[in-house]
Amino acid sequence: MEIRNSRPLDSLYTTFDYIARNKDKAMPKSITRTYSRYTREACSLLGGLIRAARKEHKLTVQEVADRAGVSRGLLQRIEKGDLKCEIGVVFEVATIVGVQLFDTDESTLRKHIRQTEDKLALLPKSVRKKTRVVHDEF
Amino acid sequence: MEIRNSRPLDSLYTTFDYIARNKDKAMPKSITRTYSRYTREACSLLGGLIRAARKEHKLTVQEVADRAGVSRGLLQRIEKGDLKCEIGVVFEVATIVGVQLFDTDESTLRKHIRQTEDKLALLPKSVRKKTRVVHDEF
DNA sequence: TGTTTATGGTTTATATATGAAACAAAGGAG
DNA sequence: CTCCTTTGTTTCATATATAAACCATAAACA
Repeated sequence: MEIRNSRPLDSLYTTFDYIARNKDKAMPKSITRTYSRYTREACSLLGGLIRAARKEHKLTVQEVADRAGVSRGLLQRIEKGDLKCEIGVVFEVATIVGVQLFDTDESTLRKHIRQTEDKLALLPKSVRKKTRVVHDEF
Repeated sequence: MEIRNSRPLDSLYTTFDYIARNKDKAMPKSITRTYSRYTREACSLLGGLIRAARKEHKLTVQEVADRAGVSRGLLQRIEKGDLKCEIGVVFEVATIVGVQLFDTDESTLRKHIRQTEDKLALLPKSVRKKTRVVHDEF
């Protein structure tokens, strides 16, 4: 077998490690997610707002992708409302083209974060579910 | 080398295929993303809102994770504002615990989608950047 | 109209997010 | 105080999202 890769040994070592680690592990199951209509439509709307904002700023898909440090294909998926993109990247792109998340500026955002932290501090640390069965057979 | 996996041959075949396919391909570069402060804070706020809403509904992390069809660990990352989660999952969890995205109900959301589509229909299909150099040396 | 460029699809190989399990610690309920 | 459950971590193997490279088409502008 001829290896012409720029990092051939790394690849081989990784492969052998992979085999060694795998020898007695169980296989995980494949996942198919379901999304509510509201979720799908919210993502679709966010993508549409991003696309509209980008065009209003007369920016090319490639330009926005470059600014976000992201590939052109990924940005196109985001604008189509693809559900399986990193939320950080989607939010970053939205910020770049000027789509406000939460309809607030940065200082208001920070105020909301503080309010949420305060509210969380008042709530119980853990949620108790099962009320113990009362033994009253006496 | 001893293989005791439940699907040992599959693993081996996959591995050999991997080596065969890789022999003359370039290695992609590793990606380290940067996020703006606004993006990080927006994700953090959303996670906090989800955690607060979950506790107000007296729901366990495990319960919400089950309803969303997601692992407990992932939900905890979402509530911590992790940027590298699928946006669909984050939005789904938000919907489950009652955090409104875009601060609108479903019908209003659909109205906004229609408005965005209308706006997009009016905008040019593609953004032209370079104005051709005018040849007027006559 | 012709030409150039943007967009929208592919495909392929990696990088990495996710699920699962195990563990410790802590916080409520009794 | 004493359980028992929830939470918060960690590790690891796979499933899958992403980058990169194509090609085809469409659309803007001279």
